[in-house]
Amino acid sequence: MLMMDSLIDYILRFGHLNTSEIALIKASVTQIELKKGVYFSEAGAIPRQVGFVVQGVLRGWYYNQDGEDITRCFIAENSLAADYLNLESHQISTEYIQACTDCKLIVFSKAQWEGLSHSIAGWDIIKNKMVQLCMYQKSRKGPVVSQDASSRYLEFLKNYPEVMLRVPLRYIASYLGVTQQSLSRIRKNIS
Amino acid sequence: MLMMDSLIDYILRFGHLNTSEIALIKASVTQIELKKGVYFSEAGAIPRQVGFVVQGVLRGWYYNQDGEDITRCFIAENSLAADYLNLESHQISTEYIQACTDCKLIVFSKAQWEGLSHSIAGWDIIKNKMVQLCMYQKSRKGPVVSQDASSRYLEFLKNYPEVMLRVPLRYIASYLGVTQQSLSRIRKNIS
DNA sequence: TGCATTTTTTACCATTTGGTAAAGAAATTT
DNA sequence: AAATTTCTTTACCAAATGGTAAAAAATGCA
Repeated sequence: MLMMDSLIDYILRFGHLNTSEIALIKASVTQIELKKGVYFSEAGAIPRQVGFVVQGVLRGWYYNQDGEDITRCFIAENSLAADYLNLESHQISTEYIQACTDCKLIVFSKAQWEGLSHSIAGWDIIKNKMVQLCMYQKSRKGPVVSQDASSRYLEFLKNYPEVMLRVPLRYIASYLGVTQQSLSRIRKNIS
Repeated sequence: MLMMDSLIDYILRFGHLNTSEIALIKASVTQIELKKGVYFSEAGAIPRQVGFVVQGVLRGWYYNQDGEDITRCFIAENSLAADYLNLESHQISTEYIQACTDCKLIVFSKAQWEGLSHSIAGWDIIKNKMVQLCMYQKSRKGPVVSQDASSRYLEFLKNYPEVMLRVPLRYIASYLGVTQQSLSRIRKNIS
């Protein structure tokens, strides 16, 4: 399937668009590839892009007070990658979004992302539904403090089966809030 | 200050409104009081209201698989109270929003909340900014799995000083993902 | 392929947190 | 005010998790 098609399929889940509107979207975006390790968005800069992941896994992370690398989220196929609130409010981001595997993305510049409102009547509604679902899922699929480490790991397997085999375990450990050693022990005791 | 004024002040932080638009909003909403323990929104029902907290603290919570009462969030003055995604998508909620102290709220019915788009040009934008900020803050001010229990407690004190003295410690414990006994021990060791 | 680097596992012990029980304190009801 | 209920603290021990170190495995690179 063409990269564009997966984007359009995704968008159409949130509202209806006619053929010319779809063409307009296709004309506004850019396709990019990110090699493993390359940053899509960086701390210290004002985010300027919204990405749609066609292939690969990205990782959102930040440095905590002790300088440790903490994974806030994984972003796999058919999801949006963006530090959205800082993008909207023109503020400096404090976290990184980095390709965790080789990735293919479709990118909207901030101007394109927002400008489509002028040419597509329902764009604002679709856009907000997409963003809100993203935020919601990130929080609902994420690790829960009230669970112990094993339960968080099992939930992770359920919620992100497509991520499990493609990213280093140390990132998963930092996502789940445990040391690599603990995660290793947990995996051993479970399987 | 009148209850309405705090609502309008809040809304104006997200966009501009003229006098007649403000009047329109005031005419659409209802003021209510909730006694401690009363539910604003319940699991098993489709949420139908968006509330703005003028006074008091509410608590969002759900039952986990073991039947334990888990606190997802505290909602204090000048915040929105709603199970927003289920409100929007007309789906049955799985969590409760309950008055934790006696509360005063200003309430939009779903119809009013959405209908204002037709009479106020910028309402959609304002509405979405409010909702997105709410979602964002809930996740950013919430407890982080990578921190230990003491750090989570200290962060809570920083992020929700206005809540600390007004809700039972057992709710704070369930919010932080620790037992009451652990929280008690932590508090003893810190102060 | 072979070497260097990174990632993962294992082990040991210290520390933190949970589970159970019970006492004490505070709030609520009668 | 007294009684009841709810909330909080304390104590003890078991279980889970972290810190340090080192070995093993996997990956990337020359």
